[in-house]
Amino acid sequence: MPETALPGRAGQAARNNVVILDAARHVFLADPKAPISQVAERAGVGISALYRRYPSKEVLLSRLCHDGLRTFIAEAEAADEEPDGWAALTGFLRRVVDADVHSLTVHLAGTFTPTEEMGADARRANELTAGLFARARGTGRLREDAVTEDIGMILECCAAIRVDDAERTAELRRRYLAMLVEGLEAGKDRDLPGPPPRPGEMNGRWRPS
Amino acid sequence: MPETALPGRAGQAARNNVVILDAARHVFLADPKAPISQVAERAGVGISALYRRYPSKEVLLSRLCHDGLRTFIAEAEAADEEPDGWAALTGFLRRVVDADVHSLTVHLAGTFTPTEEMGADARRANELTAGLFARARGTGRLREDAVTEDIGMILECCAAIRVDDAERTAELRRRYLAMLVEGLEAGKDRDLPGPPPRPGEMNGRWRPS
DNA sequence: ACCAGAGCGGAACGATCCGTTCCAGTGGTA
DNA sequence: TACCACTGGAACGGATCGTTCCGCTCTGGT
Repeated sequence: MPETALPGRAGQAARNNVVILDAARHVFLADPKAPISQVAERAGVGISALYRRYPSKEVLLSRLCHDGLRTFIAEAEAADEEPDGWAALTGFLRRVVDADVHSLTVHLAGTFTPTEEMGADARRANELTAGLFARARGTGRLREDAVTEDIGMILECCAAIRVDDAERTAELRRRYLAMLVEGLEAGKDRDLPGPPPRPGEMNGRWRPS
Repeated sequence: MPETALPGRAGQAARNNVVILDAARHVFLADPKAPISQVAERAGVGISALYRRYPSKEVLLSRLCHDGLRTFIAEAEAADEEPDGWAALTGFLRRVVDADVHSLTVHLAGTFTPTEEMGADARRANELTAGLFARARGTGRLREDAVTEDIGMILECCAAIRVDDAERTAELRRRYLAMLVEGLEAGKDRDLPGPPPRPGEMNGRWRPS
C-alpha cells in the first residue's frame, strides 16, 4: 500500500481506495445488510467512486471477507512463532478479537457466492487453528474436555459484544475473552455440560441466506 | 393458557393463538427483520390469521418483547427463592439462557416504540438482576472485579451462539455459559483487563434503528 | 335444514428501499 | 487552452414487505 503522498488526481484516487475499504469494513461490520450508499456516505465519497473500484456490492463484500480470512491466517502463522503453546493460543485469540476478524469472515459469509480460493484459505485457517489448539493441549493447561471447535465458538461469543465506540468495543471484548479463556483453562474439576461442538456445526451460514 | 380441547371453530382459533405466537417467536429470534409472511408460513396459517390478532407487525413484536421481559422477571423472582446466593445467580443465568429470553428482549428492542409499562418492567428487571448479583457477591464466590453489568454482557455472549436446531443451540449455550461462569468465579488471581462495563452501555439499541 | 357471519387463505396494492446506471461538472495534466 | 479521468449524486427499475381486501368455508344457533 503506497503512502498517500501522491499529489493531485492520483493522490485522491489512492486515498479513496483506502478510505472506501475502511468505511466498508466499518459499515458492514455494524450491519452486514447495510446499503451501499451508507458506505459511500461514511467514506465521504459518491457512489461512483465505489462502482469505479468494485463492479458490484457482492464483489466488495467478497473482498472484505477474504481480507479478513487472510488476516486470520496471518495472525495464526504469527502465533505459531510464539514458543509457549498456551501463550500462542491466547495471544492469537486476543489479536483476532481485536481485529474483529471473526465478524468479517463469518458474518459476511452467505452474502456472496464463495470462490474456490476462499475455500482453500478457509481450510488452511482451520488447519492452523487446530495446530495452535494442539500445541496448547500439549502444555497441559487446556481442560481435558475442550475441543478445537470451541475456538470458533469463543470468537463468536466475543463478536457479539459491540457498542458504538470501536475502542470501547475492543476493551469489553477483551474482558469477556479473558473470562472465556479462564473457562478454557484446566483448574476446576467440573465438566462442561453437554456434547462439545462438532466440526462445521456453526457453518450453516455458508450456504443460503 | 386453556387446553386446546375446544371443538370446532373456537378450538382452531385458540390453537392458532399459540401456534402463531410460537412461530413468531421462532422466526423473529432467528431474524428480527424477518417479513411477517414468514411467520404465517411457519405457523401454517394465512396472513389474515395474523392481522386478525395483531393490528400491525409492530404490535406483535412489542408483544413478544414484553413477554420475554416478563419471563425474565419471573425467572429472577423464582431465583430469589433459592437460598444459596451463588446457585441462585447461576441457576438464573442458566434458565434465562435456555429460554432465549435475552434475544427476545434486547434484540427486538428498537423495532417498535416502547411503552411506558415496558420501561417500568425493564427497570424492575434491572433491580432484580442487581439483587441476585449482590447476593452472589455476599457468598464470596464472585471475583472481586466483576460488576452487575457483566450479567447482561454474558447473556449477550450466550445469545450469539445459534445453530439450526433449537435443542442443540441450548446445549451449546450451556457449554459457553459454563465457561463464562468459571471466568466469573473467584479463584485465579488474574485481573480482568480494561474498565468494566458501565450501566446502560449496551443499551444503544433502545433508541434508533 | 338453513343461514348469518366469524374466521380464514392468499392475491393484490402501494410504499419503500436499494443496487446499479448515467450524466454533467471539475480540476489536474499536457 | 483542451482534454479526459474521476467524481458526486440524481434517476431508474426491480424487489421486498406491510397491509388491505375479497371470496370461500364451515361452525353454531335457530
